Amino acid sequence: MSKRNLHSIQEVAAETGLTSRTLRHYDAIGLLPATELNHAQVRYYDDQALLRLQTILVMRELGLPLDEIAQMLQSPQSEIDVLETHLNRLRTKVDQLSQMISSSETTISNLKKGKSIKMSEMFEGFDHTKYQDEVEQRWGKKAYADSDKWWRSMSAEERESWKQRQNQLIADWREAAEAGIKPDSPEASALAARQEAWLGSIPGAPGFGSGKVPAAYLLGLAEMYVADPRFGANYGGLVGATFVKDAITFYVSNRK
Amino acid sequence: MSKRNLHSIQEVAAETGLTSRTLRHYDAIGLLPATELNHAQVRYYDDQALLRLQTILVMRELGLPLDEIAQMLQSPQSEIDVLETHLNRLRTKVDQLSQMISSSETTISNLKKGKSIKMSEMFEGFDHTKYQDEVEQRWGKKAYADSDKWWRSMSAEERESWKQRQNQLIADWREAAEAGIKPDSPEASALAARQEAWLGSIPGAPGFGSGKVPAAYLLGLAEMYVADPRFGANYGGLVGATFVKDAITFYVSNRK
DNA sequence: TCTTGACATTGACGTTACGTCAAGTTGTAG
DNA sequence: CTACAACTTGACGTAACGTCAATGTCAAGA
Repeated sequence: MSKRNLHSIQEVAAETGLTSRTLRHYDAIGLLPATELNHAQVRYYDDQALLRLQTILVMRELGLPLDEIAQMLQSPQSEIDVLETHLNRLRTKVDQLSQMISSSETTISNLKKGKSIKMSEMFEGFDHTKYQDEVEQRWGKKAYADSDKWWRSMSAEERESWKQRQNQLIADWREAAEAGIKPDSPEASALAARQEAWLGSIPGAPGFGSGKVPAAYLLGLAEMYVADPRFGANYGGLVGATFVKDAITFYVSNRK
Repeated sequence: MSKRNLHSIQEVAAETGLTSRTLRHYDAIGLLPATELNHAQVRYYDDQALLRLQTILVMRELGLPLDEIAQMLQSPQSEIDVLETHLNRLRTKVDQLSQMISSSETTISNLKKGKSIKMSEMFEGFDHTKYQDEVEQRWGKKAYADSDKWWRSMSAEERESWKQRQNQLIADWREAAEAGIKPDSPEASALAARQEAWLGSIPGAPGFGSGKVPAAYLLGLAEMYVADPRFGANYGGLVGATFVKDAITFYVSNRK
């Protein structure tokens, strides 16, 4: 009775808009095994399989990778956890793309004004090697000086876009702090990860472009948020800044 | 004199934060050939190569694929074109991610309320096969009816997010129309592509999830924008709606 | 019965930008 | 002479399939 109403692979494909190749792929990786094969190895799917496929497609629309979809189908109680983790990934990606967009816009407008793309002048006076010699403890001040220089070198529009994104992050930090989220909670670590991604996108900063910001640099900045009222104010006063520092500290010591 | 100041692969790696593997990769694909090899096939880079690498990294930060970076370095006059095309891709991606985010949020809140992820009720009464029987000309009205139904089934937050993204698209359409952009220009086609992506993300609509919206459906909606003042108003009156229709028509007839 | 489609199957390579071994070579310090 | 560091060239793995290619099955027409 569960085998009633069998569908061929092309029927399923037509109903869902997928290709037969995709269905064979899902079969191959075990995500959606065919209900049965006839003597010629031809696949057939029953209604239960179609229901499963329905769910798979809904999850796929959310951008979830197939292996995580498979995992969720195995243990439905992990649904919310997986989705919330996924949500953080998505937000981080949007942050990164937004940064690429504003940088691209600035680059285009510079090119139209005749400026070359080789903006070595932006980096001039900046020597990466000096960071290698720096004592980790001093990163805080140095990082601040360099990021300030970088900031002043940007166009007005780009600055605006950067502000918006940083403001969103700040708002999320404050909200988390006020909601009583613990610094060692997954939510706080997710924010720390976004902060890292944001920092890593600053040209000239250590870890630029690699996605991995050196731990000492992250910690140095976190300390600075607490020590410097100019920053502390943004993050919701001393209490908020301390929360940020603790969250980043926890995140850094537990990553990888 | 151009060979002065040669750097080993590890030196370059340390200066840029890249790995030696990456530099070898760039050599292998011809993006950044080593300046010279010694008798033991060991790579050395001169200052000119470092400058080229500098440019490569700046472009990579913008999210440009390596082959397009190589292309731009070959023909610098194409810089602006390539970047503007790239910008459209980035924007489309952000649109897609934003949609995934709001859908994920809705799904999570539904799960927390105890609703299952198998939201077949959302699709109930909706039969994909009926679209296959539809005459293409009738898609306009049917699509409208179904998208209206879908719209009413959403949560308030998700509706809000959708509105924002659609509003952004509409604003861009109006701006393009007012700037005197031609419906058969690349800019207009880029907007049409975004419109397609946006439409394709509506569950229940033809082409949902595949990224490819059937041509007749796109055209049917475009006609509707002109015919129905409720839509025309959004797109800047009859003139704006006609521009949208023309741009979509051109886009559809020239894609693939 | 033989042939010809129509539709299915299982490989297997291509895509993107490298990470990660593995195995071999070269130069140098002890 | 040897151990070791640093380099080299393969070659596989990654995500989610698209796109052939070679082969197999089944039914209808000559």
